[in-house]
Amino acid sequence: MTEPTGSDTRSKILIAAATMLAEDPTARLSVRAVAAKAGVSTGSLRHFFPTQQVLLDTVIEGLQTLDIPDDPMADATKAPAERLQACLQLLLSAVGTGASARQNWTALHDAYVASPTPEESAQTFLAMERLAVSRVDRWLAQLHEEDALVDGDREQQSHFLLSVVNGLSLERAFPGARARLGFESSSLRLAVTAVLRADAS
Amino acid sequence: MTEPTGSDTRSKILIAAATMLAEDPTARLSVRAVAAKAGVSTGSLRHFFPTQQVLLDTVIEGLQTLDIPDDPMADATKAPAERLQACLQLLLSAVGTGASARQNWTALHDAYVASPTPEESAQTFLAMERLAVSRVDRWLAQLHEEDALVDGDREQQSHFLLSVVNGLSLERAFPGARARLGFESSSLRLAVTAVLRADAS
DNA sequence: ACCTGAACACCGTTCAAGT
DNA sequence: ACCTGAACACCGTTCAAGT
Repeated sequence: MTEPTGSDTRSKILIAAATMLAEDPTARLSVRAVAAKAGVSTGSLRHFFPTQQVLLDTVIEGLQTLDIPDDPMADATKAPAERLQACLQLLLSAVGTGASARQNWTALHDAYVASPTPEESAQTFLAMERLAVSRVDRWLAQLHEEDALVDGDREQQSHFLLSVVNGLSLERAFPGARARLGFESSSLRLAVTAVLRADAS
Repeated sequence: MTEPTGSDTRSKILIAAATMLAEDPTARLSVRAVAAKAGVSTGSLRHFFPTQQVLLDTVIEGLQTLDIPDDPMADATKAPAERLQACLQLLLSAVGTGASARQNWTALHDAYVASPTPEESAQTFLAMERLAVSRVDRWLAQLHEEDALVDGDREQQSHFLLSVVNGLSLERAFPGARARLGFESSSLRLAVTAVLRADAS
């Protein structure tokens, strides 16, 4: 019967850090501050979180995974804009946050950017891309049937939305990602407004 | 005949910091390191740059303003949407295409993503980011004066536009970039429509 | 295995003191 | 006005020592 939340003090540390962030989103989660709030020593904190970066990544990841819906486009009770935004949020969440986001981007970079155009592995990348485009396109097709979409080339709209998600995903891997998380939803909302009719709020 | 570059030691400090960045883009520009490189005391450095943030911003701004093309926002003969799109296109063009784009992204990746979050070089990255945000924000401020902007948080709008540019820039480094170039202008156009009033075509 | 707390090598900022 | 360097209050990480 091992607790899925981990050991007691490990949880205490995570809860302390999350509480500090909740009380003040700009709070600095220093070793000593978190350890004191959790009522443990700095050495104990280091035992579970070997580096400060690991601690921060774990905290942020815990905050993100509090919401995990099904296919949001199916939820007919919500407005088109809300549903499309939820779908994009789903794509975005795939990259993860913190160390996970960096790891994902490093893998993509090494495979498709670093080498002088491998030409052969390009096929798998392009296949993945087509898959993503078609997925977004299916969402837009649904919204088109509801007459919620603005006029225009749907392929262009799909590429546009994917570029926004790509940009936001990338920014999750850059320094200062925590401070930028607050802009994600507003950016997605702005992206959504560009492809939806104004009256379909 | 006062030198526009400022006092001698002030220049020495800026040159020292810029040199350090040139030698190692991930170098940490700490007070003591820069002061030592410049051959001045930490107190002297603080006299000209009251805070570390001011120093970093000044250094980055000095590096950026080495290239200053024409500002498309000044061309009053064109519609707001056209001007803003031209400005974003300018940002986008900085990354280059093909091998140049891949090279630029590799440099960014190695410096800020690959290493287990260098935390120390984060400051220079964040200074660059603030510069980019403020640049976009200045364009939006101009459009706001012309009453061409939709209501809403301008900082959110700036971040949104930058995310679009980041996404498109990144996609220039991925396989199949040539085929995607055709979607760039339509994506920028869609992004622009999200922040401009509908009547201000 | 878990936990402690001191110690180390750094930070950025302040400030009395000099010129 | 410019410049010095010590001092202060932090930081993240390491590690011998305990249980």
